[in-house]
Amino acid sequence: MVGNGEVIAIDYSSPNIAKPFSIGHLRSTIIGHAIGNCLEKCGYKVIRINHLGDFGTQFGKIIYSYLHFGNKEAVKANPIPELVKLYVEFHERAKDQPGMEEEARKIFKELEQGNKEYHDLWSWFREVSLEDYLKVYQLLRVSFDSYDGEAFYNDKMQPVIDELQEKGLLIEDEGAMIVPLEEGTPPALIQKTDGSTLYITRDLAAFFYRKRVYQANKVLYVVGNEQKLHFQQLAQVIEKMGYPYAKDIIHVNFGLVLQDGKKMSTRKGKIVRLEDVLREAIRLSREYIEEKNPDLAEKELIAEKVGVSAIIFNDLKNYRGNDFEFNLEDSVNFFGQTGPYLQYTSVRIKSIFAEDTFVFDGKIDLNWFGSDDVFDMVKTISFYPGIIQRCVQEYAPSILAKYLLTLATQFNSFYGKEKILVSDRIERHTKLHLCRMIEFVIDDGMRLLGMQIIEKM
RNA sequence: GACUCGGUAGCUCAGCUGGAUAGAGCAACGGCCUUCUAAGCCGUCGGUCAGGCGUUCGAAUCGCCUCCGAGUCGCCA
Repeated sequence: MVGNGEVIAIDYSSPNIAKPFSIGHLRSTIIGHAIGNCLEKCGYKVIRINHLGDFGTQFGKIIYSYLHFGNKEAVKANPIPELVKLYVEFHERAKDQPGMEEEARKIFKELEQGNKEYHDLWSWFREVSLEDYLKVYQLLRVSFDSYDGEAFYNDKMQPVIDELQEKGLLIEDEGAMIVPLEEGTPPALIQKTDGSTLYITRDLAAFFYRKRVYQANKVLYVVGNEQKLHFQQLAQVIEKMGYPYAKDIIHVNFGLVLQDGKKMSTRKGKIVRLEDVLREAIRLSREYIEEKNPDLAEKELIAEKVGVSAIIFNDLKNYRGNDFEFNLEDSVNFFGQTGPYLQYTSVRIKSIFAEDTFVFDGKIDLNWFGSDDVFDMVKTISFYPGIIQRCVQEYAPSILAKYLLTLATQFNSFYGKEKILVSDRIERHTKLHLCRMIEFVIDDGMRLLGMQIIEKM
């Protein structure tokens, strides 16, 4: 095992409380989850951290808005949409009432200092939002070891600031406290003019916490491309503090999900909700089942597994660092290079074993493996461990995704040409042995990607 | 303006530590189900690898320049 028990903390998913779970967070979630699975397979100990965006001035705004025009029942019934509504309402009204912004900042400051009323509200908003996210995580079959978000580090930043001060790294500039960095890198802003902290301050505290408490050898951040500079700064500040950790901070960056070449997200009035996308995928796979296999047992459950896995695979087959085009009609299409294609391949193999409960007894014809296409398949199978290692080295699940497509294609081609369950016992067992190996690799690979394995479809 | 990342078939993407005729899926067209699931298989069509210059025996891949797109560049995260 390459991992040798080394501890790797992965910071991924990390949705912003009181905001809808976006398609961008989906990318972080499934990329982080898949990388975590691959690392575990390689013998690493993985700590999965959902670094919730549960802090910041927006809470001042939401609390203000809730106290003035909010409604408890409405939030209870429909947490996230209602909280979003309050946030939007705040901004609409604040346009004409300049005092509101100031008021919201004040509320946030008091929240930070422990105001009971505000804290209770914040805690409630956090809880109901998290409940909503858990529904998505349940669909995706994703879970975390920790949900400590930004707020968790609220009381852990001062020691870091003190340390920066002691080491003489912190200087005042235009009223703010900054750490100057290497030539070409803008300085890191540690404290605002008003003394409040910033994103990087929290991330510094979080990094040291993860080093200390989790004994993490590396910390992976599955965060979008747009934060590249942030992580460069984070690594540089830590290096300037004298720690040899810069190389342990790994920004597993990813690109945007586009629609017609434009960013697919909360554009004017049109919020692309992840749950809607998943529901749509499930609905379409249900339609397929009705068309292709109407007598299938547990249709609803299969539809869910196929639909959700289709969305996951559609994302993971693309190299994470690049933007990719999300086309609902193409994910509607369950042909070709898709999750359902892999699941279908697995199901086909399983249906063979439904006819013959094969047990490997060593009596196979090894010469048969020498023939052209079979040899290619055996070669592909033998690449599997190396593929996983590359996945882990490059933090790129797409390598595994593409590989599985290759193997599945080879199998389907073979399956179309050759009958497996022939009467000759040696030949049959030789073929079944090959099928077993392929089934194992495809199922294991799908599992690592976070997809569902099904028996029938 | 500076820096970063992209530009490969009509569309979506691989390939990029240099190596032989640049691959796959979708779309289009044509075949294959009395036999293990046709969500499959087989075939046809489709590319001056954005453009130029350079390095090299050899460049989609490395370097430089230009064009186009995206992102980032002190008090958001």
